[in-house]
Amino acid sequence: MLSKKEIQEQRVRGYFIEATKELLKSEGLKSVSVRNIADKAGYSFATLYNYFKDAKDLVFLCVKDFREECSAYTASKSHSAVAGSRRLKAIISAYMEYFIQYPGVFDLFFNEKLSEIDRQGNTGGLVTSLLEELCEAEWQHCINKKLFSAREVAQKRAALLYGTTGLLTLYLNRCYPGSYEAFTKQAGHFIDQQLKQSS
Amino acid sequence: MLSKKEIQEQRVRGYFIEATKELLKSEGLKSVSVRNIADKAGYSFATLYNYFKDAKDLVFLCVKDFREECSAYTASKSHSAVAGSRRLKAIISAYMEYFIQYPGVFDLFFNEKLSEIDRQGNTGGLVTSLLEELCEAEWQHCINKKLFSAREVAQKRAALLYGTTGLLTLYLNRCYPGSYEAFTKQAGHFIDQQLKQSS
DNA sequence: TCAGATTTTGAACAGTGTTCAATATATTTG
DNA sequence: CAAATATATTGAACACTGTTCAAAATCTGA
Repeated sequence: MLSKKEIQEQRVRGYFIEATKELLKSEGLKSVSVRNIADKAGYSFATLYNYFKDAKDLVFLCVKDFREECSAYTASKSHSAVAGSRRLKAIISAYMEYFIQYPGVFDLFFNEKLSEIDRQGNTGGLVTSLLEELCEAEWQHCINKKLFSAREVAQKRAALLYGTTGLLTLYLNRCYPGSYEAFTKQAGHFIDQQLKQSS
Repeated sequence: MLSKKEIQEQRVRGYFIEATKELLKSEGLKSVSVRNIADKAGYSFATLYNYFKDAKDLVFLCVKDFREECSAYTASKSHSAVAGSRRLKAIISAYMEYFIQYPGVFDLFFNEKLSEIDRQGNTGGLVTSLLEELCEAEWQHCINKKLFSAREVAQKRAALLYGTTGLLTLYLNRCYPGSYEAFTKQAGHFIDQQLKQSS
């Protein structure tokens, strides 16, 4: 039975992935080493190479999981808001909150240069498309209700992607603004500003 | 004469700083190692520790130089533009061009976590204040000419800081958009959009 | 049970940062 | 000038990275 082997193999792979996810969320990318991951998974560092080509290979496998986690968090935080601009703001705010909670995941998503390693090149797309995907339905709703034109939506969507990425980069990497309160205030202003009519 | 010693000491420090700057601009932050810097400077790796606490210490000393270089580049690219929105766009575009030219400097400015190392904490401020400083005179001009209100300027200034940081992060770290042409187009649209009246 | 296949593992090598005592150089003093 | 002293430079050494590979432990099937 090959399936038996495959089941066990997938199980072990899962142990390593889980260990990597824990490390990324707690210690951050800097503490993700082959030996640290293997220790947490209960194996020798050499075993990791039997299941993965690389530690980075392993790290990028976490992106999909974190994406789903962020998606779920965002949904839970926005489902009660009224559709349209209100819910858009709730979604974008929750999206940012998620990365504030897990700065290591933000690092992995936006700071770490994966272009040199990720040969399929799909990981980069997974990351940049996350916010767009989360907001897609709401933007459609806005167009349908004639709140914004398709052209406006395209502009606002891009501006919000760039702005949220910049806000998070500056706050998480440069402590700018200086406090979390100031950050949420700035983020709120920015989102409101971009969602306003007649941009 | 203590000055003799100080002169020589500053000279040697300069050799190390120059070597680090070259490495940052050519190879990028990933190739900045104690041994690489020392090799380029013509000293042993151990000598570096007699002049600097750290390789990171050395790297952060480059921030001031790069800041000035970026400032000079921006000035040379915008001085001929007419004052106001036109020159603001020229400044911001040149600011982004500089980092596109030297991705390693962008890494150092925005990706590298210096909060944990930089105890004075001024390096972070140096970085986040650069764009504001470059644009300061133009924003004042806009307020004086009643093109924008002070409130509008505060909003636009923040939005442009966040947006440019995000644009650069996404393009340099995530190849988004996929080509340089698409990037400049997106950047141009974003700047125009934010500089428009009645935000 | 006991060969055969498979998984797990630590040794080993090359690369990081960092410290420190020894060496080489420069300076001062007799 | 020569010897003594102070200073600058350096490589060895240690602890940590990633990675490979052959040996050891384990599991499998007849």
